[in-house]
Amino acid sequence: MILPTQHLIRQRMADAVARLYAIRTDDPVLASIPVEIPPKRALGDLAVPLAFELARRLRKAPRAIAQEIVAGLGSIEGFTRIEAAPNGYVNFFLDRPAQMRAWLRSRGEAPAPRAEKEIVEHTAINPNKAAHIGHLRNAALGDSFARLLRFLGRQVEIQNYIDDTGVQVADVAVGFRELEGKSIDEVRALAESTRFDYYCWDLYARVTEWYEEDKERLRIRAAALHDIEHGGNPTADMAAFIADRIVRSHLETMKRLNIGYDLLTWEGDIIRLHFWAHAFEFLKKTGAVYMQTEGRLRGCWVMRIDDGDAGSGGDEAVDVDAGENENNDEADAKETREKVIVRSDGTVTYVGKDMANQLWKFGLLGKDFYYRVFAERNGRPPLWSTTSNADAAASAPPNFGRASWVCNVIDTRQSYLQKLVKQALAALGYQEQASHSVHYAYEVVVLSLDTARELGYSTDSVENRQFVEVSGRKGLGVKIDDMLDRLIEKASAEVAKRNPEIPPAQVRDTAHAIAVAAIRYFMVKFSRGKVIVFDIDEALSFEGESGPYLQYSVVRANNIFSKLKERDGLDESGVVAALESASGDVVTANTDEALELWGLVLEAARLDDIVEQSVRTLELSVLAKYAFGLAQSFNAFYHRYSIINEERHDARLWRAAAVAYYRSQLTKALELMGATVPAKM
RNA sequence: GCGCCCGUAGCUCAGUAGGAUAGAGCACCGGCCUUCUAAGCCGGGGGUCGCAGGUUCGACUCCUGCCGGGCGCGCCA
Repeated sequence: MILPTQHLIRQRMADAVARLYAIRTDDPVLASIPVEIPPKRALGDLAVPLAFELARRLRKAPRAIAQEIVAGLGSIEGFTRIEAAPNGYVNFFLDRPAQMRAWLRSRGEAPAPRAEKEIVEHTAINPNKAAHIGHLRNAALGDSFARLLRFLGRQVEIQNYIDDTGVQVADVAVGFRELEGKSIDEVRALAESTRFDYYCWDLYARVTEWYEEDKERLRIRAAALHDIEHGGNPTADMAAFIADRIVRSHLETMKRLNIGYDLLTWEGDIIRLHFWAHAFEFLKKTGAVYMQTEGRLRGCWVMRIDDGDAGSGGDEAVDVDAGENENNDEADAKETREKVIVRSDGTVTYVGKDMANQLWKFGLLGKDFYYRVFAERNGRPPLWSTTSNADAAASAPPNFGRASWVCNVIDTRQSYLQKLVKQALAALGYQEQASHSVHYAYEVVVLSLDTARELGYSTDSVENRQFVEVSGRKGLGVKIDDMLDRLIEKASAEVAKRNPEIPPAQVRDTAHAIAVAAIRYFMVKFSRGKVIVFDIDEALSFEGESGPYLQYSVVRANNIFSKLKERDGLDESGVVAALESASGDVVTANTDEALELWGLVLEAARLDDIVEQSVRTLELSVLAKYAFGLAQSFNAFYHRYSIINEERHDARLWRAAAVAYYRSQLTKALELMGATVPAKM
């Protein structure tokens, strides 16, 4: 909301300075004039430090320049005052009553949606066990990021990639067959009678141990993998059943967190529809991937890797040295510059499949999936799934893929591979798509020592380490549903205690809303480059910088309007309407009240800019921290200034208006983080 | 060896495209519930911003080099 005002300031500043000092308006100094928000409201609402920039060039003191600029600017519509600060800043004071009225009126206006589509892929959990807290960071970031894009008017398609043909599913299938001797019908029966994702969680850990006892057993895994990829055999059927069931469990878990998808893309379909063969033809044709004829990688199709240092000219240097090799160090260094895409046995690697998928996302593959409805969602379009079965395909599915921009939410350990995928696009000549391929990288979640111990893990062997890695393979991790249950249990007790009159069903719903806010806020409040050392007790907190703190402040704001209606018969639209003709003295006066009220409103107005910044930097913690700071401002205001007991009519009106604006902005911020606001808490 | 990330208060973290006096939560100490919900508010102590140079009117922020920690670099996915 402040953005248009900032543009206006930039323009006027550029004009004024150009005129005053004979500087061209396209001069770098004037082309991007920074417009800041001063640390204190008394200093002004917006500020420009341009005088510092010009001081050297003009050989004048910043203060003098600022004064000249202010004189040259004259007045600007929407501003009541422009002044030169002693240190050289040019500070702008908005017409507070006019701005407040305008902001309150314009709530709910959505930006015009764009025609181009963007894809956000997130979650992508191996469908062989329950989802844990590490997966949650991915889903929470991905879901919120997509919400932010939509908030900005972008058209977003949310995809969840399902690796149903990988080692992890194979391992659980092997577990059922070899360790438990179960037929697919027995596994089906088991799935009906137990918590299947939890059961598989344990089985997966057991299989891992079983492999470790005798490495020969890895041959069984390899055979299972082969069977699954080719299909039409009991192991493949078993794997398909496991994957389907677990995916549905994951969807249930994510639904509890207000996380959903538009399309599930199955790796099995990519294989069965020969997406790779198609992509491979392109890659061969352009020379991006070529057959290595000598050395260790002989017989493999490889892609050359740019390791940053530009030099793409040294073809022969690589070819010559990569051959046989006594001086191992150098040979090794050279060899890492080629990445195997197709193994010498003709099978494609993981990266290869990823490249095919990325090409499909941009509509560059020249092939498409078939589609089927995977699950109905009440009130919204169904969740779709890819399929390779033409007979099962829907006749007129939505238009999936063909995006102009693709964002893959994957943890930072995959940065190297994501870089290769991007590079493959560029190598094929799709420069634009390569630059529109974004890897949303974030650091992993690990367990604090206390939490690891609580899960029954011995921390004796961890030495100096301050945390323990989450490991699905070892069965070490906090399951999302367990965490949610604990949060709900804790919140229920609180809600029931504070609101004895609330019926049990509402207590449950309220506790659920609180639990979701708590865990989702916790997942996005850290910047993405930071490893989260997950501590259960810390995540269970509802105090201080937490989701429930944010919700609580909005609940109180909402209560004010309930009371206002009850006592004065005044609802929010009544307040906004009355504001149009009310005197603005309460906000324009030079008082603490005016400063704090206006400060709250101005901060609330920044939501749009914060969202824009969060998207630009892929940093959702910016939004989280902003929301928290805004809630803090409101709480302070709330404690200091009563609304319903304020006797001055106009003051009551303006305060109520500030509260109205606050609650609508913070409610939006919470929605962006996937959280809702309960009626009471 | 090469690449990426992290290092700010006792602990966990912010610090917005170089700007105004380095902030918050937790923990600790002290206040505030006959008044819109105390999941709250107010006050207090607590800092060589890893170290050393450099660029700049100005550096937690940018550059270089170190130190400490994490991750990645496979015919695994």
